[in-house]
Amino acid sequence: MTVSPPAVRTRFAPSPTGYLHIGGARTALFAWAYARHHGGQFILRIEDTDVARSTPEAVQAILDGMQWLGLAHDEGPFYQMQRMARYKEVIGQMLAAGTAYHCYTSIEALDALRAEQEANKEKPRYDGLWRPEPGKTLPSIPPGLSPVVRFRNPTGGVVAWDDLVKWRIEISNAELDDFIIARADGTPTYNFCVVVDDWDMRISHVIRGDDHVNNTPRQINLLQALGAPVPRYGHVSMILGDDGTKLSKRHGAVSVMQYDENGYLPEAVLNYLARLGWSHGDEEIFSLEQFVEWFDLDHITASAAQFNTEKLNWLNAHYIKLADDARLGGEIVRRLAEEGVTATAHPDPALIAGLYKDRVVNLNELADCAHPFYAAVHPSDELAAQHLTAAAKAALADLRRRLASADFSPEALSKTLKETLAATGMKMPQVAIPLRVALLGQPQSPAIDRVLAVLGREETLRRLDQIGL
RNA sequence: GACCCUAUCGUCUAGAGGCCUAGGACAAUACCCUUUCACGGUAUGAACCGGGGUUCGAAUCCCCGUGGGGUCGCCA
Repeated sequence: MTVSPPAVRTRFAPSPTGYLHIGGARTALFAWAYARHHGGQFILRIEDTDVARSTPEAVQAILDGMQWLGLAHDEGPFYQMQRMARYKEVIGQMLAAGTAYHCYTSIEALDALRAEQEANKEKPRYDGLWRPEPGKTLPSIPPGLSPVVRFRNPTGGVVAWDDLVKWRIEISNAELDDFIIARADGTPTYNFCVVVDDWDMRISHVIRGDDHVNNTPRQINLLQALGAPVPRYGHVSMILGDDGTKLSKRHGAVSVMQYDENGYLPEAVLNYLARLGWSHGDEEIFSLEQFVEWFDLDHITASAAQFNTEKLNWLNAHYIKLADDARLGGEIVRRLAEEGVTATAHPDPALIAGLYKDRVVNLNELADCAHPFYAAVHPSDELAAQHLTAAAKAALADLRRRLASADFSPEALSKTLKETLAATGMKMPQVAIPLRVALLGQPQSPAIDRVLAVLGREETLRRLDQIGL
């Protein structure tokens, strides 16, 4: 008889109190890749029990972000607010079993206790006043006060687990207090919901941020009190901002969708995030498929990693070069539209994308490059004075005559350009740069013959006429 | 303050006792290419936090410092 290996089931469990930020995206990517690598399931769970701070907009933002990145879930999204009945059922069972108890200490009393402990430079923790013990007499229940439910945490020994990224972690039970699992209004709290969910959803590997390390021993104790299996845990380190400090709004792009707005391709963000804190030898550039094949938890760095926009930019430029022209053309249309510019069918946005894609770092730059093709061009006085000199105009006039009847393929245009050079005795830059200024309002562009070919005869002549030759 | 985690070029990292006079990538610098600006190519500089051990031998193992991060809520 063969025993089939337990299924790998991972989850991403954000709370909808804001966007999907870059750190969360990386955690999601790792959890997703781990499930995919092992042929398991990836579950999306929305932890919305903080009613005051959770919003439907934030839920949508998370869903949008996951979709933009292409991280599809196999089950869910599950919403914790819809599982209240189940949580209450388990709390009832724990109360009955004596693994949890009612506590009537008020918030004010708790605050006072905490203040006192901090003043004594002690670690703030619940004092166990209402914890039942054999032979202990509990205080009399104060009238008019609804109790919270606390977990009866073990008092001795240590909780230890072999973390998938940080190896063995041990935390003494003496460091833990009897934390609240249900508020006075009866709603369950985070650590409790997570445990019941991970149990019910048969999560095998909990891959989450470093900031949850301190929750893990509490959750393990809870799981054990419930007689539930304990999953494996892997705590991925945090991402720090460009300046080495904690990631925050100060660092600009916090939401993954902000990266879309800033002109990043999802595959570039994914590749960058994958490589931030994880490695496969010297590999730097790889597809999502390749990543899934290679991904394992042993090669994740245990320490926090600093975000580096320049490297992301490099990857983004790389993926733009690889991207299909039609797709990039679509991005040009979409981004120009946001500026109120309509990119028409002529010239074809895809052709412009092909012209510029190997010289830009992001999609917004690409759209900027395309902009003069679709809008009237007015060279600045400074540029005109510098480049549209009498001599230059004479050369352009010569060129204009030839262009009126020339073939507009890049090869033929290159030849036509050379004819003008021969006729006027000028060097290529002496003609090409004024031509760029006349046609695009800028002294730099890709090879001018290619620009002419994309712009087309009609528009080229029109723009040339506009500078008054 | 307590507890937990962590420490290789500016940054991301390779490295799991001898393959290391420490490798790759981004960024930087220089040169080449060039029809301008870019792209691209080539080259150069740049690191094992400090101190003790263990060992024939340590970036790799142990201890102590120090730095960085995280957590200490009727938030998640």
